[in-house]
Amino acid sequence: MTDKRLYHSVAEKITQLISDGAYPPGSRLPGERELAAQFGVSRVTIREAEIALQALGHITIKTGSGVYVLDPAERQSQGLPNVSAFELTEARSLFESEAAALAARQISDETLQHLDELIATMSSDDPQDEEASQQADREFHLAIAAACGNTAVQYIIETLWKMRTELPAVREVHAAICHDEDATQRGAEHAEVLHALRNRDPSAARQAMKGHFMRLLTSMIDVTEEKALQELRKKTTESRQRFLNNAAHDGAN
Amino acid sequence: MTDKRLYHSVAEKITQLISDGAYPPGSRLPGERELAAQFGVSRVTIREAEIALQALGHITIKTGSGVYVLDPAERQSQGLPNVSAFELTEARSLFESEAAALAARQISDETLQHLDELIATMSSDDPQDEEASQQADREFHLAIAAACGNTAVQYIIETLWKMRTELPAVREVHAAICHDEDATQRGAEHAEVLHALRNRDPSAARQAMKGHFMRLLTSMIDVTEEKALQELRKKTTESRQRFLNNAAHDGAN
DNA sequence: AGACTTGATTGGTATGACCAATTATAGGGT
DNA sequence: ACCCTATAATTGGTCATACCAATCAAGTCT
Repeated sequence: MTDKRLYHSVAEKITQLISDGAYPPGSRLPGERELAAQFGVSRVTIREAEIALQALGHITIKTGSGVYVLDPAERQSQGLPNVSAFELTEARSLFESEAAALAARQISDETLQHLDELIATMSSDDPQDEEASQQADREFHLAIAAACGNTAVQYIIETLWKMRTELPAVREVHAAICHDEDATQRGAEHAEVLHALRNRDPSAARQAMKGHFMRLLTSMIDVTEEKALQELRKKTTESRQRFLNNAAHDGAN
Repeated sequence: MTDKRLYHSVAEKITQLISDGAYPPGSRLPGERELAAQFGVSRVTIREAEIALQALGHITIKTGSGVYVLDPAERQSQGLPNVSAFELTEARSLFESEAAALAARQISDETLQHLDELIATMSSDDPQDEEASQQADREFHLAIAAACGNTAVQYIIETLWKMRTELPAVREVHAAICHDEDATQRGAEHAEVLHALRNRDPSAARQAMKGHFMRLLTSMIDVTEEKALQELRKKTTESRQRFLNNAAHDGAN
């Protein structure tokens, strides 16, 4: 919002419209003149925004025809890898559990307080604020990462969350299990993590966090099966098997 | 060369000039009007070219001042956080140890074979091929990550290694400890990891990997002290203290 | 010398115009 | 009716010009 360059904010609005589904992949967005009128800027500015977006690989401009939205699957290769929801959750289980253990040793009382508030926000099953709940969830995990006092750890966990919110395939799965899951239960799991952190108990924090992701993984499997997403299924069946194997053998950790 | 869009070819010419050294990193390139005259195009076209280059992270545009060439080193690490060598190694210790544990359960014989060869390459104290040794080291860690069969895990560990090779501060520290460290010892540590993997022993693999990074951290501290890098020291002392604390309390894990 | 004013320079944006590639449309021939 | 073609409308591509705002270098005043 606070960008100096006009074309930059215009570019943001356009990407917003795209991610909002107003202009699905492959579709053509309005002509430059039309957009200029719509945004109340000059055509030059629209042009600059589109050029920037093209350089970033979000759209493609065809002379005389129009500008088209590129498939997110292709533009995602620009940064994040193509991971499945299972893989991501498994990775988060591994890494965030360790982060929780590390955080347990040096977390401040203020942060604990903050985490408490976040759980409250999440648990208030205000069905309207699905958005806010998700945001609180995110903040919860990131706050723990930050509590590690290690920038690298923090960055990695931020990256993992970025995958969760930006990869279409992952988002889809999460959306499916979201309305299926019990907010109370989720709150309880987060509370368990918080409790361990409060006691400065690294091992308990690790276990609690692992349990959290374990349940996520489980409900993920359920939903996947219910929906009979055959495409995913073939690939994920092995992941699932492997995860269950690992989890079973990993009681000690 | 024969790009349809004019601004595109202009952008190429500019990057050409930059890589030719006509405009070294940090320098300011000519004003838009001047460039427009020089290339025989309109100012708008110059502007579009510069915006594209900015989106690609090659230059930065400062309103009212001019457009400046970015340092290639900075634009590489662009996106990567500014982490210290300590933080990075601590993060790698956390995450790669878990990855090793995961990999231990499903690593293939071929991969084990490959790891064996890599250790040989590393251990052959051919002082000339410092480069090759480092490359083998990298491949060793990445191969283990790949053996997890989890793209997300693999990506994260690749990212961590990217920090190690691209962040100047980190590279500096590693360069300092490299000539100081015993190749034999390093080979032994890697061999220990490999041994655990071969036995499909997750717990042992985790411990071995952790030990590897522990020693790295230790020698890092030594070198840091020897060189009396005061700047770093102030910041890293706490990291070090904390690490030693954690390591001491974390015998079980 | 130091703070302030001033003016030239530079990027930022807007208009309006014209060109070229593309696409839609209307006509004409079979 | 059908297909092909000539034509008109649409869309991106580029240009010239003008004016604003931020920046920076002199120059001026105290």
